[in-house]
Amino acid sequence: MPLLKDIYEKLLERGHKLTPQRWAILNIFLQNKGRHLSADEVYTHLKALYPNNGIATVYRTIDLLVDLGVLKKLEFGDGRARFEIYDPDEPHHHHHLICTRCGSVTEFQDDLMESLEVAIQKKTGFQIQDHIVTFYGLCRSCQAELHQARG
Amino acid sequence: MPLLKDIYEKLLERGHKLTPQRWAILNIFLQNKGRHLSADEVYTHLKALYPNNGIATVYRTIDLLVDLGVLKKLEFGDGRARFEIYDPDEPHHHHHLICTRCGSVTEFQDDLMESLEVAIQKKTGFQIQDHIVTFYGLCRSCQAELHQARG
DNA sequence: TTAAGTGCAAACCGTTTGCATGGAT
DNA sequence: ATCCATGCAAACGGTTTGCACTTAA
Repeated sequence: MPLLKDIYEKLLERGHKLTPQRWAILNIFLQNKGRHLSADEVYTHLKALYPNNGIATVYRTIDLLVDLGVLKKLEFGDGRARFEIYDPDEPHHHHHLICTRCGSVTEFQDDLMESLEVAIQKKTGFQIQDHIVTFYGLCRSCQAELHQARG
Repeated sequence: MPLLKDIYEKLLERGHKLTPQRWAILNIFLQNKGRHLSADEVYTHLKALYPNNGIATVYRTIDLLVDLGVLKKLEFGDGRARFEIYDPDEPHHHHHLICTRCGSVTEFQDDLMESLEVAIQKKTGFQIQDHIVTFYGLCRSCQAELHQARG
């Protein structure tokens, strides 16, 4: 992900300020790398440090960070958006495996998507900037439980 | 997609009824194959035939059809869910190309995902039932417009 | 100093639900 | 006749917005 210094400079460039709240929210994401936080979860974490701040600030800050390319918005279909640090230096994106039974979300690193991107670009002329791949299915433990249940 | 007769029988099996409204909603999706309808769009279509029905019926029917496997829920990140006919007989799923500039959604047919599914299944044990792939980028016309704008 | 940011609460909007009525089986 | 389904309106939950106050630059 971009260095904190880069983020700070990008904020200033755009006429924004680096407030303690923004700093704190950014750190919450950095300390939860690899997890998918909802605005409400960020809010809960933030209240531990700043008990009297509002969730509106969380939403506004997250919006800003998404806009700056620091965060990536994810939708898992449960009605609330999740966010995670977006790392353009990471060579391969990861995909989300959502269990249709227990709802658990695991990740999978992969590089096969690149050939698919090339194929799409060639065929459609669509210039791909990013992708989100979500697989639905049964996680290992749910498969085991279902197996047991059947006998 | 499943034949209408199959859908009808599956409904009865589960103790549901085939009401005119459900029939109409099903037909709206059949007549808009390849498009991604929001609940509200379905509602608008439906009102043309049944002026005094409620949107709650649309949501309840869509839920039921998703549950029956007739429809597939899609999330494009604009806060409202879209739905399209789910066709398990179609050998290859399609992916959505969302333009980050104009928001247009186009589709791309592809079969490269199958090797990826096999790889994931092998490596993680996750039993994949379905997948949704969304690419973000610039569609052809937005690329052209941006090119013009730059000079 | 001053434009930008915050906190609060109200508004918003897609979606869900409770309840009395209506209808398919 | 019996449940299931519908329509309406109210409730819900995540997200956004208006406004007066505060603050980083």
